[in-house]
Amino acid sequence: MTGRPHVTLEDVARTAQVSLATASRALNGATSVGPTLRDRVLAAAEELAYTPNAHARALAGSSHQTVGVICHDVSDPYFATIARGVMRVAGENDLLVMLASTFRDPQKEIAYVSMLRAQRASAILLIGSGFEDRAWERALAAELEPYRRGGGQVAVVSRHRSLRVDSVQPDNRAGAADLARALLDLGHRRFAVLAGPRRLTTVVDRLDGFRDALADAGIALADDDVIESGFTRDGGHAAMRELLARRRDVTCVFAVTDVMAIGALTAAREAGVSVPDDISLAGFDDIPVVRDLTPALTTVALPLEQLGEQAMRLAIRDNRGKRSRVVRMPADVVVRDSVARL
Amino acid sequence: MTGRPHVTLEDVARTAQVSLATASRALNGATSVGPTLRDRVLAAAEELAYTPNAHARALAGSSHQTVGVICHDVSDPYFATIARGVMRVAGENDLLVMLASTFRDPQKEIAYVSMLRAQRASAILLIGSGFEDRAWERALAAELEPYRRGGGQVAVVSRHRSLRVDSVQPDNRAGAADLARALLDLGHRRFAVLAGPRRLTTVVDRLDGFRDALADAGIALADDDVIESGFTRDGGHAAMRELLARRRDVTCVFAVTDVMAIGALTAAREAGVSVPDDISLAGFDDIPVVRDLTPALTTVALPLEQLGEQAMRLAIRDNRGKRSRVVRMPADVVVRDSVARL
DNA sequence: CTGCCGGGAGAAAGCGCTTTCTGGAAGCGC
DNA sequence: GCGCTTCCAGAAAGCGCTTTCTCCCGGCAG
Repeated sequence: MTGRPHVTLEDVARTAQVSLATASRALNGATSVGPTLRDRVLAAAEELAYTPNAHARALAGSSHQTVGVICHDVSDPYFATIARGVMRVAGENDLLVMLASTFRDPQKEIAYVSMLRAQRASAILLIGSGFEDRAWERALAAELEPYRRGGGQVAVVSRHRSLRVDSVQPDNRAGAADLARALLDLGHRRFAVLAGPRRLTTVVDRLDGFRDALADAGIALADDDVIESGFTRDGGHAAMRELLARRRDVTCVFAVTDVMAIGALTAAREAGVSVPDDISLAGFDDIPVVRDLTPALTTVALPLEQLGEQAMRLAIRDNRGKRSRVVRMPADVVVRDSVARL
Repeated sequence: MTGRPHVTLEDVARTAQVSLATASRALNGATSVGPTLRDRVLAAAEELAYTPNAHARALAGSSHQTVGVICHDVSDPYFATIARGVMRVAGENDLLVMLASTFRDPQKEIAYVSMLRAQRASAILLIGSGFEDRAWERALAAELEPYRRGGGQVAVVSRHRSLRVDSVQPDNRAGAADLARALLDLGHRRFAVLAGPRRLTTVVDRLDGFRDALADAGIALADDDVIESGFTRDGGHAAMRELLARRRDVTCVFAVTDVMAIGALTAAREAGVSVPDDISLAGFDDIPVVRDLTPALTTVALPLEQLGEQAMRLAIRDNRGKRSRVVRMPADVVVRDSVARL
């Protein structure tokens, strides 16, 4: 902001012919100010189009009305949907949200935490964070720890290995396991998994849940049944192409996110492979658009918007001293048309 | 933030055994500080995990590193994709983005502008704003005008009737007209339009462009060829149902946004109507997912990410005094499988 | 050897608020 | 009617920084 004339509380006070203190009190309503003076102040503020300087306010008082939210990519439907819940709760509580996209760069995540700390955000939300990387975890903790000591609240969506903070955890393991069982029930026996990078806890959890459930049924998932690729539509697309190229007797493909499944679906179509007639496909997340695909995608539904809402509520509610809370969110299998009964 | 111990510059100065002024200078690098003292300050800051208080900084100096972005709904792929561009440019310039969702409530839009003004955001971006409503325009201008006078920058994505600010304007009219001509070339003569609320300038522009191009070809678009509905997937779904229920002679449907088209596509499928065999469908925006639909959607492509980037650049670049700039963005027809040749 | 100039470091004045603290004018009981 | 509590409004002290302004010191020309 360039230093131009800005209406200040002093201007208001002068116009209303009262002291600064009175003007402040009148505008904040709380403490007692006579009705005459109050009206005069309000009128003056209105007339001058006065807007309190949030920085001065934050400095003087101790109230902040901003929270910081860090995610990988706002344009990913998974985050966008969670963000919707976050924004709703923020709106209800008159909070301003500072949103940052790391574009999946752990370094940036830490840089943003630092910036948010400088802004004295009253809370920081990490959405879908969680890298399986010791050095990164330490660096993050080094930022977060002084922040919390200073009274900042922290909440996380998804599991973190070492961070001891409030979190909202979708039940990735159980959801993936349930999905595996559902697919087994439909008669499938030969599976492949399109996975994202294994440094993400989310990927690891879903993979493990899926694999374990198969193992329980006496079916092993070999290492080369898992194709690792980017956590994006294109990643899913590439992985599916690879799978189809060296295609064996796989009857069902599990993409660890719906976004990847979408790419996979198109890859199949491009290769002239019909889903579900030639091969079945399932995803995870239940982002809004998957029911509009053809075929509608079988997936594991996460209450994404609620994930965001819950995280925001955790972040708002004061939690100093108490031990960290964990809110588990259900992950329910939704069978649609993309999986065939064998 | 609750008033807890917070490391301040004074703590750093004391630890480094220098004055506040020196500490400040050392940390900001600009002015001259002897190497010995500078290193001592840096070391102290590091040791104490010092983070400058952005509020104090903003108050004392005049620099802000935050911009405000207001959109209807972060979870809408249209905004989410634009937001991606915004976030990228923000990241490159070390800016923090305060993102607000109005959930399509004009009142909230104004309330958020006010909050952003209080935060002394260095710029405010309005994405996809633009209601055809005089009273609302006035109220918005009443917030924006003092903000700009105070040195704030404003930029808008999409057309505003009266607001004289920098803007990035997709060529909605021309794009819709081109689409109409492309559809005519493919042999279509009986059209219907699934429109969003007409108080949005975007809807009006696209509708007008489409209608005018048809008129040029001697084809009239009657009032009841246009079905007005919500600007969402469900809006498109409902509109398509209505259309299918009462009209059977239409060969091609134009949904004014891809999101609506997605809903329409599913509505058709549910009604047992094949796209494009029984009816053709076209959208507008080219949000990422539409190429993955079956059939892939014919649409008018907007460079969404670039829209966001451009808007952010406009907002960053100083524009006091100069007249408002307008960046036009192309809207190109992309023919895919959802439209049949007759 | 004296006088100046310049660079590096400290003192201090705010930035625009909130919030004690203080003081004056009513209002009350006795 | 006097001292007491209340209530209201003003004065003033910061919040944590940046940024003059000032001062001190060494180095250089005269």
